[in-house]
Amino acid sequence: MSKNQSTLRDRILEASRKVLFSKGYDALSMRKIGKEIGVSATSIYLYFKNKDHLVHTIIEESVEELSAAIEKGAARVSGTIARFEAIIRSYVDFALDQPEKYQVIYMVRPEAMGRYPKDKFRKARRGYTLLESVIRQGVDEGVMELEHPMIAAYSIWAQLHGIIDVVYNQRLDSRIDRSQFIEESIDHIVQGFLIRITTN
Amino acid sequence: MSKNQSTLRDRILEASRKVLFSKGYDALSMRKIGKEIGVSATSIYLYFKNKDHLVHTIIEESVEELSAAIEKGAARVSGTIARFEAIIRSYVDFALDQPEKYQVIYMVRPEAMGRYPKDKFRKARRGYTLLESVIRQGVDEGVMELEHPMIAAYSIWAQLHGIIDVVYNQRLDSRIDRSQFIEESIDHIVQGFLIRITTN
DNA sequence: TAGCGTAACTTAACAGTGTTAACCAAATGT
DNA sequence: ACATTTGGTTAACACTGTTAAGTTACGCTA
Repeated sequence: MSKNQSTLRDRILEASRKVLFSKGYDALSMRKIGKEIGVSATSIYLYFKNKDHLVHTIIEESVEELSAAIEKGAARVSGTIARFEAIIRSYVDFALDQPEKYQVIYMVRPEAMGRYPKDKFRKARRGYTLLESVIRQGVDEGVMELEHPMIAAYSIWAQLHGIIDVVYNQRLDSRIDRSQFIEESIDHIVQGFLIRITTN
Repeated sequence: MSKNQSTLRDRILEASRKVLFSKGYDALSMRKIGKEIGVSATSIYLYFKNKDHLVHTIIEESVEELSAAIEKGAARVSGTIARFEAIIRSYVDFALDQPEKYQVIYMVRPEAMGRYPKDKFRKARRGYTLLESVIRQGVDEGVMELEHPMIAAYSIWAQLHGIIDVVYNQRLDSRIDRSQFIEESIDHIVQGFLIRITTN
C-alpha cells in the first residue's frame, strides 16, 4: 500500500504542504496528515521533533525559493537602479504568483516564531543582503542618499510585506482595485528611496 | 463569591483581554477564562456566540481606541503636512505604547478574519478616511502629487503596519536598533509622499 | 400564597487536538 | 542462531471548542 518509493519523510512534507497551502495552518493536524498518507500520526514524530519543527521545515523551503527567485530576478538586469527595482519586483511577483508559498513564511505567529532556530534566519537574510549591497552601490553612485543601507533594506522589506499582508488578509477596502493598489504602493516605496531632482 | 457588581459579560472580557494581551491568542481558552473568573466555560456562550465573536469584540475595542488616538493626535496640530505627520506618528505611537492592544488587531488569522463582520470594518475605516482627507488637502495645496488619495492612504497604512509587524514578530536583524529602524522607516514613508524640490 | 416562566448558570458529553510511553515485527549484522 | 536496530504501531494523557440537557433561583401574575 506504500504510495511509492519516496521516503516517508518526503510524503509527510508533501501532505503537509498540500494542507498548509490549501486549508491553512489551523487545519494542519498530525492525525490528518497521517490519515492522508496512510500512516499513524505518531510516525511523524520519527522524522520531526514536533509540529513546530515540521512547519518550520516547510517555511524554510519557501524562504529558500523566495531567495532564489529574487537572486534570479536581480541577475537578469544590470545597472544599480534597475537591479534595485528588479529585487522589489521579484519579491512582489513571488508573493503574487505563489500565494501559498509566500504565505506560509508569515503564517506562523510570533510565539511559534520565537522557537524558530535563529540560524535558519540566515538563509532568509540572503535577500536582504543582496538588496543592501545594491543600495550601498546606489549611494556610492549618488542616486540614493542614505545613512544606513542595512536599515533601508529591512525597511523596504517590511513595507513590501505590509502591502502584501494587507491584500492577502482581506483588510483592503472593497472599492480599491487590488493590483492598482500594489502598483502604486511599489511606486511610492521606490520613489521614496531615489533622489528626485525636479528641474523646472 | 461574585467578584463584584460588574456584569459577567464584562468580567469575561476583562479576563480575555488579560490572557490575550499577556499570553497571546493561542493561550486563550474558554475553560481557562471560566476558571479565571470562577464560572463554567459554557457560561461564556450565554454572552458570546463563540470564541470568534469574543475575540472580535476585543479587536473592536482596540480598533476603536486606535481610531480615537489618531483623531486626537491629528486634532492637536494644524497645517496639512503637520497633520499628515501627526496621523502617522499617532498610529506608530499607539502601536509602541500599547503593544497588546495594537497586536490584537492583527492577531487573528485571515481564516477567522473572513468571518469578521464587514460592517465592523467601518469603524476601523475612520482612521483611513481621516488620512485620506488630509492627503486630498495636501494635493490641493500642491505639497503632494497623487492621483488616488484613498489608495495612498491605504498604502501608507499598510506600510506602517509592515514596519510594526516586522518589529513585533521578531523578524528584525539583531544588529538593527529597533527605534532607529522605526524612525528611519517613518521618514522614508513620509518623504515618499511629499514633493521634494532640491534647489541647488 | 401558589404556580408558572424565564434567566443564569451547571454538568456531561462529543469530537477533535499535540504528544509521550510502551510495545511489536521485520530486517540486518555477527 | 541470536542480538540489535529500524520503522512502525496502539493506548493513553491532558488538553481544546461546542452543544444538549439539566438545575436552581428569582420575579410576575392569578
